Amino acid sequence: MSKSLTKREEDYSKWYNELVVKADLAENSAVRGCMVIKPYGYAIWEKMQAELDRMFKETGHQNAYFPLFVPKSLFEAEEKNAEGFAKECAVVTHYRLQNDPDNPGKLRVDPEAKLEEELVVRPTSEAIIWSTYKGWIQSYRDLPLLINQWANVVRWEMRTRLFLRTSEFLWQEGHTAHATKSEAIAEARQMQQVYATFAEEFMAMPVIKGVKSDSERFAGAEDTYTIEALMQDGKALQAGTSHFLGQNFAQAFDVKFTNKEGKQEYVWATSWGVSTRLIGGLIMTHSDDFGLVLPPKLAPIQVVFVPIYKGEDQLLLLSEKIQTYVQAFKKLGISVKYDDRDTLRPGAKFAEYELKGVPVRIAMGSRDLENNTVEVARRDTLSKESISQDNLVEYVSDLLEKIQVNLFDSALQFRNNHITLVNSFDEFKDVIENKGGFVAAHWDGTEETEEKIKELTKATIRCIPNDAIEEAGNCVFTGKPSSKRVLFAKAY
RNA sequence: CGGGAUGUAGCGCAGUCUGGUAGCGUACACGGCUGGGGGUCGUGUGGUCGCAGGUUCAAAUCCUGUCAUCCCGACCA
Repeated sequence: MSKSLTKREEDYSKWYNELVVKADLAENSAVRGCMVIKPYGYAIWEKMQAELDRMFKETGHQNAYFPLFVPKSLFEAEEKNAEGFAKECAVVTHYRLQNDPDNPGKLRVDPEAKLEEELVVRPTSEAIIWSTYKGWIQSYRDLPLLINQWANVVRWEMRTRLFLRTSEFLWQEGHTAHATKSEAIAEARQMQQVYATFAEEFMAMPVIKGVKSDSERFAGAEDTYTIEALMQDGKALQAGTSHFLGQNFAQAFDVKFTNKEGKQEYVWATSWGVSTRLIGGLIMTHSDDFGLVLPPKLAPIQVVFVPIYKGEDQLLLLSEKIQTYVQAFKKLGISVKYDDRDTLRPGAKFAEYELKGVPVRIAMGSRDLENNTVEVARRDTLSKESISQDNLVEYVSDLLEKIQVNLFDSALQFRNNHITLVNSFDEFKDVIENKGGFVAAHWDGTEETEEKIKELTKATIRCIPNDAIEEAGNCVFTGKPSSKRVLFAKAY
């Protein structure tokens, strides 16, 4: 393993890949396009899960679990959804292997064990869930039905990247059923807000809330609400989506309820999800050339102690002192690690925790014992200072909050500096090509224009922002009238 | 699927052109000196050279086939 990472400026993509592997978050597996999430990376996911799960429950949702497999006949019921995903589905056709008579010691698929009906490995669970909901919903009294599931899904991507796009990934998917259109829309918008709050408060990743254009909308949805984040290399990342599904799935799966007037109606639906892709976004929002930078609220280890000593006697003295602080931090719910390994020198440990993004590092040596001091280093600014031990716990507790805020503020400033208003197509191309980030431009609202712009610049409409200002303007490409600006960017 | 490249120790690589005892760095194990930013010295473990076949006295090296992976495209909520 080489000692330093590729610099972001040299090759951003290479930097990202190296960082994920060296920080011990994940690695490529024996299965093409699928990753192994290692304990440190999984710990971040668990922290994300815990918070999101809490937020879902607070907004009235319950968890359940549905099957991995979807019979093809169910999968194809909602046409647009099926069509949208058909190209990237893994399909189970057989249920048994047998010894291969031509190749001793090898197995082959038993040709006799062909399934009557193929099973699609879920790329998303609307189909299996809505076929189930049919049996759960009869009356308006059964509504709203507010369910979330934590699961894995498979999408056979041509090209994969750790966390950002893998063939199998972990996510949560909420699937709700409502009596009215307005209630369903409110639900979809509420979840968009939940995602935005999570991204900003916990990931310290600023996002823009908006709605997708027709061509970027989820297959089978009436509207897709999105949160869009901006990465350090100027590319946008779709960080979460919440869909208003109208009555499309209710019709496809014949899910009706009896309303208060005794009349049958189709239910209104939403679905919403975020995935392990968020970890990719987290990395590309904050990390630097020294490694990962984690916001304290999601860091598996928030504080690490590194002892500096000569000989075992000194280590014993230091350990005793450090253990009292470790206990004090734990009482406050701060996750702390004491690294007393004798196999590495302090400098190597410093580098390791920088690579792994631990927000606060505390070094304590014999000199500190004499002076009642410690050296506190923060990962976000890479600054260090020597402070008195007297207020260590309070100091670090405050510092963690400061780091969380600072990471968000820095990311917000970067993001805001990379939203550029343009009024001509030359300007548009120049900004996309040279500056990157979001370009706020007028658009005539047609798919043709969107497609042409994509061909020419590789930029797509990331969203029509919720807070877009109504203003008369002309499409940056066709010159046709437009009432508000939309955001374009190159995207992951 | 089109174009390019690569498979040799856990990881990163040299050796292949010109066939002749399997190498280096790192990691790992043990010991000494060390210890406030990636230490040092010594000893040691670890490889059917992707797989199959062929040529040869002899193949990591040459030939044929095959599999896999990576990169650039196409694809992608």
